[in-house]
Amino acid sequence: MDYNPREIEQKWKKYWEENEVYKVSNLSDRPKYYVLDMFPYPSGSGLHVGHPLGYIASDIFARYKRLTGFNVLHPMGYDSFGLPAEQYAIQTGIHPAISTEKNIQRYREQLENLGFSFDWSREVRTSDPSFYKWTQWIFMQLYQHYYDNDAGKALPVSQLAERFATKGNSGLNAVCDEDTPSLAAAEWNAMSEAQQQLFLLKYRLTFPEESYVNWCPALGTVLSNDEVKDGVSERGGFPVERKLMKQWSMRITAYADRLLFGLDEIDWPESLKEQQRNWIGRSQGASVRFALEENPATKIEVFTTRVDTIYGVTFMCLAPEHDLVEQITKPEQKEAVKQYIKWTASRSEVERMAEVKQVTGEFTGSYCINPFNGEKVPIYIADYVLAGYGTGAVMAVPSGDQRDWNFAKHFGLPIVPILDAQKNMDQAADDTKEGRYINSGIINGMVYEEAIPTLIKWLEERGLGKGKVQYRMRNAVFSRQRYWGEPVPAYWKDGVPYLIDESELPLLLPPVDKYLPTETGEPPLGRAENWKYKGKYEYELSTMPGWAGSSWYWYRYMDPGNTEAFAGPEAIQYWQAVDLYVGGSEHAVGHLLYSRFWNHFLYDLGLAPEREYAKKLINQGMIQGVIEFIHLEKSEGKQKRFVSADLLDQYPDTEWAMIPVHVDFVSEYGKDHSYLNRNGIDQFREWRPDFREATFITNAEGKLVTKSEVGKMSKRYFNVVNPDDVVARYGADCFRMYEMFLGPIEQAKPWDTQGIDGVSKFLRRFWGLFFNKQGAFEVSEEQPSKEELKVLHAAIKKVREDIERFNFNTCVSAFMIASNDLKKVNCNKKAILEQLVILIAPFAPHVAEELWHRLGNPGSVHRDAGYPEFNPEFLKQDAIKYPIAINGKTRATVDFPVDATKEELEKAALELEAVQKYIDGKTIRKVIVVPKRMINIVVG
RNA sequence: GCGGGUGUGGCGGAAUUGGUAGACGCGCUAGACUUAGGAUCUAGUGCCGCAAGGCGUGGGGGUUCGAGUCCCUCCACCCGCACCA
Repeated sequence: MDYNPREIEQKWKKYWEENEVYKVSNLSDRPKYYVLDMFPYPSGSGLHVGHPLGYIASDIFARYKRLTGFNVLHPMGYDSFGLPAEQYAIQTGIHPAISTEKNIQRYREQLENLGFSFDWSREVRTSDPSFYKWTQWIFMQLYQHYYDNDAGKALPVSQLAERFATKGNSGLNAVCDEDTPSLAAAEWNAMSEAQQQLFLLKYRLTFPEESYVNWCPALGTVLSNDEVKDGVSERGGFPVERKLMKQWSMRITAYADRLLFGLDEIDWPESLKEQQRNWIGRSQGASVRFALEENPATKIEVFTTRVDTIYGVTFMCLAPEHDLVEQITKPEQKEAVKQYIKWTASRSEVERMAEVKQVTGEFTGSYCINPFNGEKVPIYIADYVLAGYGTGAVMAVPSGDQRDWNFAKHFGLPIVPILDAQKNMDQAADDTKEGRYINSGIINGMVYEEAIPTLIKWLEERGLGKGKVQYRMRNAVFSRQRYWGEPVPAYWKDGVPYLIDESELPLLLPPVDKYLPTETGEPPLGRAENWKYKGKYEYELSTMPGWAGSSWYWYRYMDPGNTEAFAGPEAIQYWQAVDLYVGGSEHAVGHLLYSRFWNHFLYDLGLAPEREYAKKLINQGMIQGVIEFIHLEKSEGKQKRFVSADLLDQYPDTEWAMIPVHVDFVSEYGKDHSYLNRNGIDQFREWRPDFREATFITNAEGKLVTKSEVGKMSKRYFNVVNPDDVVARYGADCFRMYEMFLGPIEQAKPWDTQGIDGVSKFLRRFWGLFFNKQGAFEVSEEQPSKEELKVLHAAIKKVREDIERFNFNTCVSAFMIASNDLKKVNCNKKAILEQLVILIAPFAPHVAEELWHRLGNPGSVHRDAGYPEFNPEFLKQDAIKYPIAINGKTRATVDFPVDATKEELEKAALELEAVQKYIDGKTIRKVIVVPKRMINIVVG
């Protein structure tokens, strides 16, 4: 009987569903294990073969863990709020909930087609009110807490208010707005209710504030920093501008240190951790205040990581936007400074980045005083100083910093060396920390490690500065002027925000007539009719960003139906943290940083069991596609001409545009000589009517040779392979094994449809082991031979070890080897094959289930079997194959008894004819014998 | 520029502790079976060479009896960050 995956797979999928084989209980005496896949956004275009790679790996691991005695949670759900559904709604008027539902169904079908062991009864969706109720609830907790540095955690704002009433904010060490003034108890008590509320906003972990944000006019919303790439929106690639707006913000900076140092505790890919470290951008240094020469009461504050270079300061640089610029500019410089500011303001981000090397700036005419040596320091403005970083002012040390050096050279400013190890000062700056200080007042003769504390102590004693830690990371903008997101559970009264009552959660997304801003420029929620809190107060009209729901969702899977909490304490206590998290590296600084932030916060409240929610994370690599291009002559107006790629050298001065072609039209696609034949060209013409009249210059064989590249699998390149098509032809088991077989899980690799034949053949051969020549199922009850047991246990050892290391590709090889070896000895013994069926079950769940039942077992192999145990006894050998090398080159391989001693081996090896041939007439200098490994004879 | 990663046959990749480099699969070559082959089976397949033999893990150097693996140095590619003080 032939292996028929379609029939088998349908049958067992149905069986698993009907018998709830993958249902997971929170009550189990087995140890728990939590395997999580990154939350997918259910896009309208469905899955391509790259998407399931991580799901297959996590499914194999989950099934393996289950068979080795764990109670495994392996859920799936949808991050179903998001921009694409709303863009679609704007175009079509269809409510995003409806299109999202449709997309989810399609996603679910595609996922089910692949035989995953998800417990679908735990499916969650962020756009479901029973889910976003708890997103809103967590938001409310953030609003009601502030970060206390002394306690090292979040504490209730109610405690803060009590403290203000008795002590004001003196002695309080809490994270707050930069501009928070000191406050006496009397002042607090004299405040109105509204004033008090506004003051508390300076401390709350989420709060509305006026700030410059990334405004994307095309999307009609603000974006967070991680949603902007190279000055355009990540979604859609639209221009983004800076705009001053009132926005809800998350005080993630309060957790900067914990987010940074927490990385050391988790087993995540190094590159991903590095990206987060980069994003957080912690720099340790000092802030120093330079008094103005003519007005010593006014100080310019700078932040530096190299306070040890302070005696090398020869000028000061302010950002053109700096507050003091206007005040300090002398009349003679006014016009030039004005022009410079105007010029910098006119330049776009892109221009500024492109002209990094060009030195520009302007002298203000004023001076400030270096607090250490009292020297006059000229003050310049320059756009290499960023207004948004630090204080917007830089103490320039041209001897130690290349940008300062360039600036000094350009304006003829002095360059003062400060370390005796600095070299070639006339060529470039030298940022060394080696050597001893010179020209440096109180630190002369010291080394770096001594200088820093000496200087900071000096500054702090005089109140002229202090040691300081600075972060690149900003607070995260949390509102979006969009419809399809969680409503913020807050309303406004006289310009002051208040939370709605907890009993009123969830605050439902109201219906609107259109998904566009109102005529007055308010977000779409402004269109909702009679949508007022208690009938009179305006609700917050912006919604939450895409990352809100995904910042805590893994808890919901633990207890999806809970109406009293986002997840019950017993459920959380049982499941604890995620043991294995699988997903793409594109979420490195978005989801994976925000979710850590929320988890730290929930931990502070005693609601999360561990600081870090994902112990181990692996990134699956991208599956790439072949992109096929044809060469179009670049010419204005003329007849459009495509030229075969092998004829290009006949057109030496021509420039070519590369036009992607649908890979289905290309013959022998993916190969060097891939081409369009007549038929392919006609298909292309049909498909791209704008090229219907074009000329196609083919080679002598009538082929239009294409250019093949390996790249992204994407709609844009018309090279998307749909897993449904692969499954229809080869079966889900084959698809799963092939994706694993392609290579290491974390590596990018190209999809090659031809290669799948190898796995398909293997599955048929494996199936064939259970059938006799007449095609009937037949296994033998005979005792297995030593050789057969060896094959089995070699496979068990390899597969078990490699799964533990997430090396799924080599597991597939191991199955192939075992199957080939058993075929050679025509083994059909039940004792061997049954073990192999269980061993392969995590990889090829359907065929394993079929064979498990055919072998006469009840229930399900995925629930009722135990994973095969490795027994080293069966791998013991009587003889070992020794490679025998002469001078490191293998010249023979010979079997020797396993218990042969070093001396015996040496003697036997030297007597071998094959060895004699090489050592004849030469001196044996040394013989290296490594028992059970190899023998090397050194001759000279 | 800084940080992280990767370089092994025609291709995807294997080699877990320094011990037979190229497992497994694709592709290719030859043969068998067949009305047919994009089916199946058998054999071969790192490169050069008729062979003996030589050469081979990005390049160069080193340690070692022995290096894909360890050390130094250079190169290429990918990813991230980037006037960040």
